[in-house]
Amino acid sequence: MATNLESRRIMTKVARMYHSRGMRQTEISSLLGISQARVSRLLSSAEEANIVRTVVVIPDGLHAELEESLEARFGLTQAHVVEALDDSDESGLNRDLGDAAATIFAALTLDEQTVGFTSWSASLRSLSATLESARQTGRVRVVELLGDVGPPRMQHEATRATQRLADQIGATALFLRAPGVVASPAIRDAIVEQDAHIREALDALDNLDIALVGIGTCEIHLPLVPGDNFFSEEQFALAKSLGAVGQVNLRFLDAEGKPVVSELDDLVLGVTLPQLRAARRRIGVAGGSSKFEAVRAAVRGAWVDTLITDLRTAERLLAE
Amino acid sequence: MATNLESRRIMTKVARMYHSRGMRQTEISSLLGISQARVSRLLSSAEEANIVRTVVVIPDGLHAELEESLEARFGLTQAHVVEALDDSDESGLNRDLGDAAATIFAALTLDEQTVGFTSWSASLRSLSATLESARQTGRVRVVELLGDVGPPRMQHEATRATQRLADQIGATALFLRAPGVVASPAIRDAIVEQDAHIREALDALDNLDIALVGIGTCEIHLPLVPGDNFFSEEQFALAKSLGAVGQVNLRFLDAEGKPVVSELDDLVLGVTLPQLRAARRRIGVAGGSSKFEAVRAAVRGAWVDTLITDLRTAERLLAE
DNA sequence: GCGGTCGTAGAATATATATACAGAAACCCA
DNA sequence: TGGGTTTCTGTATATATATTCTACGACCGC
Repeated sequence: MATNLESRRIMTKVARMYHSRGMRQTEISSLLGISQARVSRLLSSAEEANIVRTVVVIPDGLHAELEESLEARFGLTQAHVVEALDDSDESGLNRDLGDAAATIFAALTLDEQTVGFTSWSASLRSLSATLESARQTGRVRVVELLGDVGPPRMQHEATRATQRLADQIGATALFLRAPGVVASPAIRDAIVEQDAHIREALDALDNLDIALVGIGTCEIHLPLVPGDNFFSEEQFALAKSLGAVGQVNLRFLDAEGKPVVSELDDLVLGVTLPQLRAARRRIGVAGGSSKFEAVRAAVRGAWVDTLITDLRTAERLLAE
Repeated sequence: MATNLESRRIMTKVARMYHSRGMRQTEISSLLGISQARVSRLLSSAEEANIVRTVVVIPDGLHAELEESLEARFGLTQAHVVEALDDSDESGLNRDLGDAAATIFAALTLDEQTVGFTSWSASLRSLSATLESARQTGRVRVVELLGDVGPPRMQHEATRATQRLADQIGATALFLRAPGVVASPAIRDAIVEQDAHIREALDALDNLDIALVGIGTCEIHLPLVPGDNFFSEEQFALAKSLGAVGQVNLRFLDAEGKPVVSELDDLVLGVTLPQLRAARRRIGVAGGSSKFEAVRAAVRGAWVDTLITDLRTAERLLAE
C-alpha cells in the first residue's frame, strides 16, 4: 500500500470507524461504497502504517510480592518480574523482557541527560523496537556502551537499534562503531586515537545518567563466534579460571558480583565498571536460565539498580 | 469477569500472545489447554479492563494546507482539522473532536500549571474520556471554567469529566459546583460568599495557563432547558438583539468576536473574557454547522489560539 | 499501439472469531 | 440440606474477517 496522503486519509478514516466507533467492516464498506475486502485490507495497512497501535499494558503488581522481595533482598530501586509466554523460547523471552523494559523506560523523565545503551543486547534491541514515545524530550544523548561484537549483520542491527532509540526519544545518538573486543591494547589505543566520534562516545561514558546495561554469560553462543570482535574460548576460560560467572557489558564479575580484574579489561572498548557505577540509574534487562548466575552476580554487586527479569529467574534469585 | 489478580494475569498473558506475538486464538487455546471460546472471551475482558489499548493515531498534516491557512488567516498558534466520520451525527462529531483534542492536549508539557476546563462541553468531556496519560506531571491544577448548566445528570457528568481529566494528568481538581447561571447578581454573591471551594476555583481563574474553552451558540438545545441553571429564551433574545452570534463559556460575542457586554454577564458564575484572554494557551474545540458563527466569532476575537474543528467548518471559515 | 507487468479491485470463499446454548460448578439463602 | 440463582465453561455454530482468485486498468518498453 502506497503511503501517500490520500491513502493515509482513508486508512485513518476506516480505522477510526472500526476501532473507535466499533463499526463492523460490512457497515463501513456499505457506508463508503467499497467492498468489505477493501476495508479489511485498509485496516491491515493502517496497522502496518502504525496508524493503529495496539498495546498490551502489563498491569503493575501482578507479581508484586516477588518484586518487593527482590528489591528488599538486593537493594534494588525497582524490580520487575515478567511472565514469559513460552519458557522454552529464548528469543521470545527477550522480546517479553524488552517490551516490559520499554514501558518502564518510557515512564522515566528524560531531560538533558545521557543515556547509555547496550546495542548488542537482544532484549535491549527489542526495547528500542517497542518503544513508542509521543513526547519530545530535552537535550538527550544516547551513547552506546560497548563497541561492536559479532558479525557485520549484528553491527547493522546495533546501529539501527541505537538510532531508533535516539529517534524515539528525540535524542542525539553517539555511536561506538569500533570493535568491542580487540586483540591488543595497542590496537585499542590506535582506534581511539584515530576516530573522533569514538573518542566523543567514550568521553560521554564518564557522565552517564541512565544506563541500559547488558548482562551476559561467560559463554559464546550464536550468532557470536569466538574472536569475531569477541573474546575467544581461551579468554573466556581465563576469566572463568579467575572466578568469573558472568559479565556486564563484557566486564567480568565473580559469583559475589565483585569485578574480576584481568588483562582482558584492556581489550574491551566500552563502558568500565566505575563509569557504570557512577550512573544514576542502571537498568538491567536479562533473564532465562542460562543467564541466571550472571544476573545474580550483577544484582549482588549492585551493578544494576533496576532489574527486569523473568518469573523463573526471579524465583531462583529468591530461592536461596 | 472479576478483576482479581489471577484473572488479570491470564488476561494479560493471552492478550500478549494474541496482540504482541500475533498468535491465533486456536494456537493459544491449545497451548494453554483451554477452549478457543475462552480465549476470545479473555481477550474481550482484557479490552474491557483496559489491558489492551487500541488507539488510532491521526497522522499529522492530512489537512495541512487547510490548517496552515486557518493559522495564517486568524492568527492561530495551531489549527487542527478533523475529518468527521459522519457529517449528520452531532454526537459523533463531538467524539471525533474530543479524540483529536485529547491527542493535542496530551502533547502539551504540563508542569506546575493551572488548566481551565469546560466540563459541560460535550467535546471536552469526550476529551477527558479519551485521554490516556501514562506520565505523571508536576503540581497541576484543573479548574472548571463554568458552573453547572442543565439538569442534575449533566452535573454528574461534568464532575466526572473534570475528575477524570485531573486523574489522568495527576492533577488536583477544583470544582465549581454552583449554578452556571443565576437569577440575580445578589444570588451569585451569596453563593460565592458561602462556599470556600467556589471562591478557590474562581480565584484560580485569574491565573490560567491553559484553558480548554467551550464554544456555543445563542440557542437553547437539548438537553438544556431554559432557566435550568441556564439562560432563558428572553435572555438569549436580549443577547442576540445586542449583536451576539455565539458565546464562549457563556460570554457573548458579536460577529466580529467583540464582547457583547450586558447585565447578563453578572449572572454567570465562570471565567470572564479578560481572565480567559490572560491564559497562555486557549484551546477551542468545536464544530458542526450550527456552531459555525460562534466558532468564527471566537477565532476572530482571538478568544482561542488553538482551534480544533471539523473539515466542513474549516472550509467555511476560509470560504470568505 | 501492442503485449507484458504491476498493482488494485471485488466476488467468492476459506478461515478466524464471537456467541447461543446447555451443562457443571459455585454460591446463597431459607 | 436443597432448590434457586449466578457464573463459568466448552461445544457447536453463527458471524465476521482474511485471503484466494480472477479481472480490469495504468503504466511501461518496444
